[in-house]
Amino acid sequence: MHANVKHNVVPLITPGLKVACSQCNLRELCLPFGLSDEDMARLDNLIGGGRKLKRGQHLYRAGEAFESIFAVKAGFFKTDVLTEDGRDQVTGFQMAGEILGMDGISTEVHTCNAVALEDSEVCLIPFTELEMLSSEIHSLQHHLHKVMSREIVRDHGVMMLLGTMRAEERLAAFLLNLSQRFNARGYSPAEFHLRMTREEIGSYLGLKLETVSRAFSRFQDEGLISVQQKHIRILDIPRLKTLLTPADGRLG
Amino acid sequence: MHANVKHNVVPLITPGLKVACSQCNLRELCLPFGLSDEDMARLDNLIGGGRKLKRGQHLYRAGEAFESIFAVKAGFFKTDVLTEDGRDQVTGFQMAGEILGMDGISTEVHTCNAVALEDSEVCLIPFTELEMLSSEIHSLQHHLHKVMSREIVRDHGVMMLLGTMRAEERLAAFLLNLSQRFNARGYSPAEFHLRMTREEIGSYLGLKLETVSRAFSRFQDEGLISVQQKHIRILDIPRLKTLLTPADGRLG
DNA sequence: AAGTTGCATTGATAAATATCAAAGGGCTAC
DNA sequence: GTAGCCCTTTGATATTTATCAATGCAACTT
Repeated sequence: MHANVKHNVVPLITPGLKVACSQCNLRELCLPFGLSDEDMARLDNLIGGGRKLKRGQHLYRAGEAFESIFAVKAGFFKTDVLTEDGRDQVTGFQMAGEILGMDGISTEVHTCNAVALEDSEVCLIPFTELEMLSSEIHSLQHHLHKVMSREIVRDHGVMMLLGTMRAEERLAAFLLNLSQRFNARGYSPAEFHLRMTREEIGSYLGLKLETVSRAFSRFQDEGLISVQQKHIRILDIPRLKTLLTPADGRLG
Repeated sequence: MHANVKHNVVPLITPGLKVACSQCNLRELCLPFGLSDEDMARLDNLIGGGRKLKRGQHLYRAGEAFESIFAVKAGFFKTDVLTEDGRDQVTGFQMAGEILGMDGISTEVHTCNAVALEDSEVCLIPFTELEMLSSEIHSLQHHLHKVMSREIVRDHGVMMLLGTMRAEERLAAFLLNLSQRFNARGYSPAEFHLRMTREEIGSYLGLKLETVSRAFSRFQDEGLISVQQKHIRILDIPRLKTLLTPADGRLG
């Protein structure tokens, strides 16, 4: 619980100042391994500084010209797509070290909205300049390709979730995914605050908010988790995982 | 109807021989505009020749080492993801000019299966070499990024479909998407053969095959389309489109 | 040409999730 | 500190889609 509270208070990072990639504690998440000092300096030079956002602020909106991708330095975001007829699909939740904005590369226009779900901070990475530099630094180029490919693979996972899973399976997968990502960042995998509403979870999972709420309640009744509003505590990770493997569940 | 029959017979392309990109009639789909003759020659040199696949053959399988991406020269493919517990999600259908295999870049291992749904032919594009060349030809590099970004945007569209649409809306969106893609390739947008089974359509759309079949039947009863097994004829494209915009439908 | 084998259609019923409705709780902003 | 608002929970009912089952159709094989 303590660890995650960090996300809810003012970031400790030097306010308003550009933090060099070489000094950033997220560099293992954002950058390729083994950059030389010189290449790192060139990259530092490329990054267009940081930008802070208050909760609820848009990082970019669908329809805006695409110029940069963004690395989340601190905080929490959602991306969503809106259609003319009012459909709204949350396509992802992004946390520290993850990259936002790659949807805009194909048409030079952003195709989704990115909104800060808590006070957050990002690095601006001007894309044309990133392409120029990556044509000179092979490991940087390859890393960019990996990041984009990873996003494609992640999207396939979401399709699997939406296409084949039932409500409780989707929610279990969602919680386990968050748990694993918090864990990878040094936070507790068992206890965290949700930054998004039930409705946003539901949009992401293809469910109505009431269905999400009921699934939370049932998980709690079964002793899998404890829920208090946005505060989640996972009590039995192994059993939560078995919800995702119905075949094994039947056999075991 | 005639135009599409081409896909069902032996390709007219010189059998077994490497066709240069510069000579390929799909180059507008695969390649950036305005490559110089010299750059085109270097690209021709890079492409590792073609590969023919019979219907049902795998182009690659999840778990195999990633080495190349593939451009569909002729034919029709599906990609799908399998999980240990037996879930199977079709993540896409690919036709001439589209790129396959980008999921493998992030881990150097393919994460899905690609299967030919009819006798097909692809170009092999060794990825490491493509990266090397693209660091020297800026427009090629940028084109690659656009192609990957387009895949991300497409995936977001599928999420929207799976997350917010009902069965008939999903099927209408699917048919209109196929229609538009056939049209872009010079085939009839109104009449075509489905290369996939009802079960594969259902997997892609997050529906059971019976639901797909019933939706087809209802569209036919309403005079929107005519269905005879895999032969589809769209009779009323505008009305099919209104199925996707319930808000407009109510207003008009 | 007939048999075999998927594939597709259709019907009846069951299960899952959405919708409608109401009330309670906690956070925010004043 | 408190009022208001949004978020969440929970219940009753409706709708959608899945499941189970049986038949029909068409292409491919022999």
